[in-house]
Amino acid sequence: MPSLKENRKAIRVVLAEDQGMVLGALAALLEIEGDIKVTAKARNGKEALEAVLTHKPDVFITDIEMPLMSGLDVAAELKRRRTGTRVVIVTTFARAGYLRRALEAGANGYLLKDMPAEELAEAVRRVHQGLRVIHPELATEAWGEMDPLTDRERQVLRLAGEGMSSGDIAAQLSLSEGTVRNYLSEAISKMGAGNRVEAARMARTKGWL
Amino acid sequence: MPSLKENRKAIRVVLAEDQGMVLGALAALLEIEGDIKVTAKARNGKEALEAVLTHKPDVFITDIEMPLMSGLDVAAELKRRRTGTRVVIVTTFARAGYLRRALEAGANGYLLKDMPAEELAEAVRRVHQGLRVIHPELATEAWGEMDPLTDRERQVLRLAGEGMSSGDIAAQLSLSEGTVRNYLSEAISKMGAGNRVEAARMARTKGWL
DNA sequence: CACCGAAAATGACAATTGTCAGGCCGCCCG
DNA sequence: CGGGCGGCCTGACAATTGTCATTTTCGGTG
Repeated sequence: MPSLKENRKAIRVVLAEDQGMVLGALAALLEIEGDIKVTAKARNGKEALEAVLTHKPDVFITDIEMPLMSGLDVAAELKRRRTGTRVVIVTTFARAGYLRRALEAGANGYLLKDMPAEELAEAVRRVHQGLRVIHPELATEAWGEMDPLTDRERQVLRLAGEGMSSGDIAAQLSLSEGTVRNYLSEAISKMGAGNRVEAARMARTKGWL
Repeated sequence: MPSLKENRKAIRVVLAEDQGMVLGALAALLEIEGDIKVTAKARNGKEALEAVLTHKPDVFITDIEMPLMSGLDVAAELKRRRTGTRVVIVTTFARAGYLRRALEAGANGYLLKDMPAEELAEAVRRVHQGLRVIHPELATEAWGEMDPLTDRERQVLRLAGEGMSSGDIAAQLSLSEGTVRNYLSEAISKMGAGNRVEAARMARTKGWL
């Protein structure tokens, strides 16, 4: 629709997303808008970081779950280096923990992939103007609960969720088997779950992993 | 690139995908090609089925995991009704079981989302011409193993993977708890796993669920 | 019809998992 | 300094889960 503001001062964007097809499709979607220019595409976190550092785009759009480095890690690194590039996270997951970490990492936008495609370009413009854009559903509820798990509990719960036995976990972390079971028990009770598997699932959907 | 064959006899496509942003982006990607026209978009299986029946497109492109009805179910239904529409599955998952079921459901294409975006349009053209397009990696290996699980085993394993206890599962399926454990034991041994969680994970990645 | 094999179902026993009541630091605060 | 608090760790006991030997049910087959 907006065809006036063609090339004059297009918003320069770097895109990161591990699924090639989605990456290309999002690029096509943005290129349709006359005022946005995709200057680089990356398929993993490392590539993304390099691309942003060399291209210095106005806005960096990234998925979270990618190989080598997560989108959140890249965002945090950019914040540390004070590049000035604004960051928009675009992900499948409506996890409270992810949003929190994204904001801590200095992200300016957090959108879900099930939002209508038309809104992406608009979100990019908003963020470029210095505004913050958070997906509506998340803005409200999400900010509720904090992660009650300790490092050990998280660690043990993750492995248990992969199907490892208490013994295997103990060996891998150099703990006694009883200790492992104790952590799991703690985690289970903190999550209000009935067993390790349920606890792991619940923690995962909260983004606590 | 190909701008000659504009509207004359464009390939008519219906697209189904539950993530709004990806849906819109893929549509944008296809519309760029002069010879492809997206006539309808759907965000779940039921919508998709209706859209195909009313629009009678040349090609139907669909994700697998969608609400209400899976892409595989829609494909099977279309085969049953002999609509003549060619079906292309586009999914994240490189699961042998999915490919097998897709082919049984009469799909003419099976692509993974991590394929380069440029190839989608080409795949659509190929399928429209009556050719079959299978993602390279899958074409080779995938055809190996068959699902060794019985219906009961699959059923029980799925629930166990969600974190339900044997007791809960027994109640839900009206079985004795011992029986449930027996099925799980069978499934565990068939999968070569060490416990129910691992077995469930392994079955899931094979697409046997 | 009698037989076979495969899946469904069960209970007893063994192994793994979950709970509990503590002990052991390191850290912060009065 | 001397608690007090919270995270980390452990073993003993109870509950749940996994294995196995066996029985029942049923569709197919000679």
